[in-house]
Amino acid sequence: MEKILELISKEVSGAFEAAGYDSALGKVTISNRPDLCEYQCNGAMAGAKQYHKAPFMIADEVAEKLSGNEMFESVESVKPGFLNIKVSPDFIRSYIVRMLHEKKLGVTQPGHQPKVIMDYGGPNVAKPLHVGHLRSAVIGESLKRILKYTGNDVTGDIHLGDWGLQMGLIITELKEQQPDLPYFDPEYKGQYPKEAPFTISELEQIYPKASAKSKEDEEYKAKAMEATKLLQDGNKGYRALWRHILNVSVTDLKKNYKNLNVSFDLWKGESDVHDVIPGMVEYMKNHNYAKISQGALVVDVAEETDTKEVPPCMILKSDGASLYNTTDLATIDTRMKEYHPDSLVYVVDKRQELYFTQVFRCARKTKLVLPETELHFVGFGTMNGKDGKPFKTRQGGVPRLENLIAEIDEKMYNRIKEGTPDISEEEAKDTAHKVAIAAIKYGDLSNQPSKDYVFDVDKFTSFEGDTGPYILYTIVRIKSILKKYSEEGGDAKAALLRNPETDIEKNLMLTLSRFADSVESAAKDLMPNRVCAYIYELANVFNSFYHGTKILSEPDADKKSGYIALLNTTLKVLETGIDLLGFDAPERM
RNA sequence: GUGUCCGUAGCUCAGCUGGAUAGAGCAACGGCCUUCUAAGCCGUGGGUCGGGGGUUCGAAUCCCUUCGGGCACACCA
Repeated sequence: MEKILELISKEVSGAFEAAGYDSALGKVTISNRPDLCEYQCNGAMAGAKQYHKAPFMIADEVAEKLSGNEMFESVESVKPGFLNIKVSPDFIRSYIVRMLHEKKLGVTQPGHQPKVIMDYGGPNVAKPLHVGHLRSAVIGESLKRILKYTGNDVTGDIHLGDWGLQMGLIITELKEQQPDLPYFDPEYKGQYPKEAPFTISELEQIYPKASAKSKEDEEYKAKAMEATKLLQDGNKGYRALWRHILNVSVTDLKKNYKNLNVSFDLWKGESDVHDVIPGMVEYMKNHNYAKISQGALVVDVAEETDTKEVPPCMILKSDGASLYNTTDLATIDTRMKEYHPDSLVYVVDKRQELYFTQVFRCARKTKLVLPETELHFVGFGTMNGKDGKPFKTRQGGVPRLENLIAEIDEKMYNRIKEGTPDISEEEAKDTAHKVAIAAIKYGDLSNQPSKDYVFDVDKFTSFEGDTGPYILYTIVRIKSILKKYSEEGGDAKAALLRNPETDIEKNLMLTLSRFADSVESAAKDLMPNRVCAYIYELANVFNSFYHGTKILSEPDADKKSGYIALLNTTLKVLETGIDLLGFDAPERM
């Protein structure tokens, strides 16, 4: 569907051409002076030099050509040479009607669906999710939804950290604590138990303990490294134990991500590419992509245009062991072979940017990806506390995500109980959680991904102004009116949009018409904050309209029905918007 | 040191391709609930867009320079 700016630009360009000027000058933008007009064109000023004419003279001529055009309410030539444009009420109404009949509210769909694999989440097995995992999950989930909405075939992969030294550490510690388990008996021939010999909370305690020990005790560390090697080489008992660790941990991770309204299509991990690494390394050696440097196997990835020397991408350490680069490259290789994606998107801490530059270049140079395969790095900033330093608990530790969510859930629960005493326990909890998730996610997504931001629990739970709950509140308000309307016997679905009569009503429609632009812009630049900004603006405009308009008590039935249709539309756009951000609204709050 | 990102109101941040008086939220102050949810709405005050040059009819936005900060800089991920 053609965007409103394209439609207007086309008319204005035609007028420039009719007046004897370059049609490219007719580009129209949204007005930055809403008090003067709705749309503006600055082409007359841009063309002044070219045509050796005063800008206002050009603008006058173009305005003249547009007079009487049904698309516009007014086109004025102003001072230096601006063209100030207002569209006609009928034009904006019919535009919204068309938008509602489109599949995705007017968002342009590509001819073919590009295949995208998104890598986000990235938790480690056997370690609890902490606030550091929040951004990848929240931004990744939103981008996945936005890319799907804009016509991409998206597959989300969690990319578990399930294969390194950490697994050896856990196995070693388990062996210390429960040496009699059959997994440690090399003579054991029977079936291993189906039940894991530990719970998730026991597992979560084992890792930090083992990690601490390995830092102090060289012998212990050596054991862990040996265990890692045995595991990777296929030791039966260790593999069985590893599967237990994976199962217990993944079950818990799924629960936690579900709590955040985050999901993954694939639960692959580093272990999945273990077997493809040797082949990939051979391939790189055979094609002379890789060489030995300082004992390690590396691929040179420096380019002439570099402003700074980019170190080579390491494939194998000097002791011959693989490292993170190896698994990441092997993962790219596997993804290309299994899924043939057009694009790979990584939602990762921005501190890994140089590292990913190396990996991407290496993947291109070694032809693991096609020349046209897009590789995107969405680097996000750090979540800081009020003091501007990385977010910590009062005790100084890294807060567990679970606890953080529970804390905000509880604050919300109290608030809701206070506000609506007749609410059932179940609804109160459900609503509290929805509001809490909206607060957390919106608080994150409304910032540019690449920037650090301050995670201020007080701010996020105060729920005033530019927050998720404000958006939800607006939605709940609309739902409430629509519900009352149908209780009165009105048929909200049959309501028809009317031409706007007031400025605020028109402004609401103009704002609604921009939905697709915000989503497309967010998709193009991989920035969900564009959707946040749009949704917030829409909620603002709606609340303004709401306060100035009596809807249910409107005596004129046609007019009332027009308002209801406008409410329906606003609700649809707002709900679609928050769905793209990854949260949803309750029925009341 | 090199590279890179950033520096906008007291605080937290928008500002997408340069355009007319730089916008929000919080905080401060003043209004608005017997009428559709006041988690709301309306209004007031508050900014040399870090500093200095330059390009342009026009710069927070582009270029140069300088100051201040974050981050990264091959055997960690």
